[in-house]
Amino acid sequence: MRGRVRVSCLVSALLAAPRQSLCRWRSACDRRLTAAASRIPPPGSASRLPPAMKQRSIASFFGSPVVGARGGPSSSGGDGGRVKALEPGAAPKRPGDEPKPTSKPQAAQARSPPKGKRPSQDYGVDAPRKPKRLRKAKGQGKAAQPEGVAAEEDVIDSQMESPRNEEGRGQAASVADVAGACLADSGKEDGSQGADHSDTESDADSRTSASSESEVSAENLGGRKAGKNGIAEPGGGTPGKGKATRSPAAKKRGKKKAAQSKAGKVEGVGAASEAAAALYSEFKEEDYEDWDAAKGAPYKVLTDTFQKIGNTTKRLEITLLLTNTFRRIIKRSAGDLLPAVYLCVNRVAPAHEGLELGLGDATLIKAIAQATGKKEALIKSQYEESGDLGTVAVSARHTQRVLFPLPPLTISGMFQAFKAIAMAQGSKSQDQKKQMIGKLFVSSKGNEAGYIVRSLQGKLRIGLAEQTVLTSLAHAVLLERDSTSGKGSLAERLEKAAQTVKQVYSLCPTYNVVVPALLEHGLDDLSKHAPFSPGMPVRPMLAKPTSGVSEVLDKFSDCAFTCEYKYDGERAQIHVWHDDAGKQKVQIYSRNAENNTSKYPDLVARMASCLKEGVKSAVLDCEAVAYDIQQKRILPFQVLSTRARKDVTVTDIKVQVCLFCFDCLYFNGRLLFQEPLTGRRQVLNSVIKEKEGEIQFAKAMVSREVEELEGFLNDAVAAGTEGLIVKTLDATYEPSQRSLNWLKLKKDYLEGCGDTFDVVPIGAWHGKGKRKGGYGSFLLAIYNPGLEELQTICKIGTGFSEEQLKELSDQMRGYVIGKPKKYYSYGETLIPDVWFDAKAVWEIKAADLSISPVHQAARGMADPSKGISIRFPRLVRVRDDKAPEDATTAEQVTEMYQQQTLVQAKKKSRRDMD
DNA sequence: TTTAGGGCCGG
DNA sequence: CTCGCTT
DNA sequence: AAGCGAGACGGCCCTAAA
Repeated sequence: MRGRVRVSCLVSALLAAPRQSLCRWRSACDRRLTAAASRIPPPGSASRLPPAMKQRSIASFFGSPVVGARGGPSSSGGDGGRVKALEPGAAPKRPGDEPKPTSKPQAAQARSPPKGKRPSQDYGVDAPRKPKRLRKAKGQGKAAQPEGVAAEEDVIDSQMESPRNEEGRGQAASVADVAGACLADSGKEDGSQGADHSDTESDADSRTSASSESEVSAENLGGRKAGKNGIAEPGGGTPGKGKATRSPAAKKRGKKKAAQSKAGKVEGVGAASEAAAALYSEFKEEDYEDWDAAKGAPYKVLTDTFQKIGNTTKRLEITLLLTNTFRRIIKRSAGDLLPAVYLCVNRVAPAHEGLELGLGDATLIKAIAQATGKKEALIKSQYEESGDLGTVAVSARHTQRVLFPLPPLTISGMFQAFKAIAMAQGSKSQDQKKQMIGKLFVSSKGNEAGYIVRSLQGKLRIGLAEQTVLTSLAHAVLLERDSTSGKGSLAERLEKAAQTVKQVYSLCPTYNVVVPALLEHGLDDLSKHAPFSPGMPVRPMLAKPTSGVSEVLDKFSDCAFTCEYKYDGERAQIHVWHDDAGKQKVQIYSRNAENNTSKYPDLVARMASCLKEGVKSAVLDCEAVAYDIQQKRILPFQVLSTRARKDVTVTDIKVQVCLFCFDCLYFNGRLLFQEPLTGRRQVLNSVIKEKEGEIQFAKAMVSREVEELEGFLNDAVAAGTEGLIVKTLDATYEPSQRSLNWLKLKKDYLEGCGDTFDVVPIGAWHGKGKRKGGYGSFLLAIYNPGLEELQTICKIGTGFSEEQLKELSDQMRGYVIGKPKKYYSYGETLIPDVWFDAKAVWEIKAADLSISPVHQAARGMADPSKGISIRFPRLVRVRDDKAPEDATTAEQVTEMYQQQTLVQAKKKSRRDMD
């Protein structure tokens, strides 16, 4: 109920005002030039640590025998841990059936130069080599045997903590030593990295022995690094900064392709495929001693691969590494392919099943602390410092000692474990999750713990994601299973295979179906074995931002296009069909394939009366927008967002919704993806019965006159929408995320338009992953001259280049103060890691303003108690010419907020008069 | 029973 | 969602 | 141009704690 009250308030407040942003005056207030203060960047002051938390006894968290580490601060709880249940790592078994992985790490780069290798602690012994099979014997071999193992672990760890990144790629040589052949050939960087890439894989093993030399100061699990800018690259400069090399072939496709969408034919083989083809020819089987079909693939097979993938940014190489790993899995234990794929894409189930891990940094930190017997505060501070919770976990684990070996983690075991964690719910579920995580840690070796954590965080952060996984999957299957089928060169077949798999997956987004189909039937006729079917979400087509009408005209210079209003609601992909019993079924999916059916019982009920005669089945692409029935007007997104989300009952609905349809992907048993937009629109017309306020067609027009376009854009904004979506009329529907054949034109993208603010950075948070070492985001404030306060308006984390971010971090470090000034007004729940003195002024841009539950800007002015914040803030530039007192004022912010709603209302009433 | 924190998801 | 970086 | 990974606000929902 509370929700409802709030809703109605909001509705009335926003009623009149769908967003709008006319060109308002820019905040350019005036300029009292203040000399740009010279900045001396002293080392930042220490950030505050969170209150220490209670430490718990470690023993109780280990599922297996562990001994408190030596040396470690674990003294309090931990020494003398006692043995408990064993249960080797794998998975807490639950009825979970399918494998899925999830993991997401976030890593961070070093915030300070690698401090050299850690004194390899030799404690941890974890190296069980016992096959999982045997594990039932709970107590087998309880002798702990540290030494040998310890040595091994150190080796592994060091590799794991990969070099890559900040160290710069220039040092390919040393990297190669450590990381393995993977980078070996990068010596020849430029050019021909082709040829003998092959061993990338094979040497992988070699590293096991060879890499003891890895003195590389490791940073962490190979992660996307800070990039070349951060640290100057010693060696030969920046390799490919420019777009030096681009294959002619690639060049050729280009705008043409975008314009006239490609249906599905391979036109010319990309250079990438050619290169890949060459590399694949030297695939070698890699040996993992503890891997045989019966035991299943060791998790290490994957983490080793992740490690190597994390050490490069080259896509070809990433694809190669993963493909080879998949090939080995197919050869030796094909049943592990599905779980392996899930682990690679870091999911525990298909999106539409809605199963999630339910873990975030906060819980993971607790879990790590518990599992290792360290204090939460310590883990937290290490995380702040390293920016990578995975690394923290690996090093924390060093201090544990296992009394006797546990079987190695396996791919399928990990998947099951993640799934079990995801399925835990209800009372005590948090504890259960933490326990399960603890068990995984205990059984992990080397860098495994790091990837476990990253996976649980939901960010693998190694530059590997769905598209690449699909490509590798296709390549692996082609090479292992269909190597002789098909025509054309290997490169052509590889390209086609990848395309096939991506296309099939986009229509049947479930690895549970696609992977088995690939293994059983191969690539030929894959779509028959993993077919689209109504009720199963399809990846929606997305639009790409543009900077103005001229860019649109340029991109679509040689083709006919159309514009549609870009409604500010949420994507709704509506499936309607009849089941075998003849009953009408409706399912509604979000842009990310989440099943929103239970959120929109009103829409489900409405569909029956919205379809024309003879419509048996259809898939509609729409935007669900909050709608005021009385006033007959659309409402801002903020209103829509207050709707209840789960198991909604029609009678409880407070925010009504109107559907704006703009595409039809399926009609009476026929897929329409290959049809041009023109054709799909015709079908759409024959499917939908428009009803004002319930279901309407998105407003559209066709023209290529600049003035008309601009006029239409203005109308769109005045009507309360975000702008326009521009589409070529002959474009097919390209489901996969990568095909951005639609363009979005929003007012705030336009230069000189949209709202800008001059704000004062008064605090910041440490960066994670790629941004480790500097700040990752800043807390910004505007000026309230009346109260003489600096009031927070938003945080910002985008708009700066890596280089600029580093500069800003260094500069701001010089302004760090121990505690906030008394004249800072901020939300108690939004405390930055560090506070700054008010010195700098930055110009930022935003889409629009909203009443905020946490920010204080203009508090009491637009809303009696709340402040104002902004949507989609990004940095425009630094204003060295301004002083904090010149910042945008609370009054100005308030006025902008009012304008936003007023303008809208005015336009609306004018329309009504017509 | 109520509330606060954490997580997920939407744009 | 926006943005920047890399291939 | 594609793909990836940094980061933003605000809302509901669930769980744990008060």
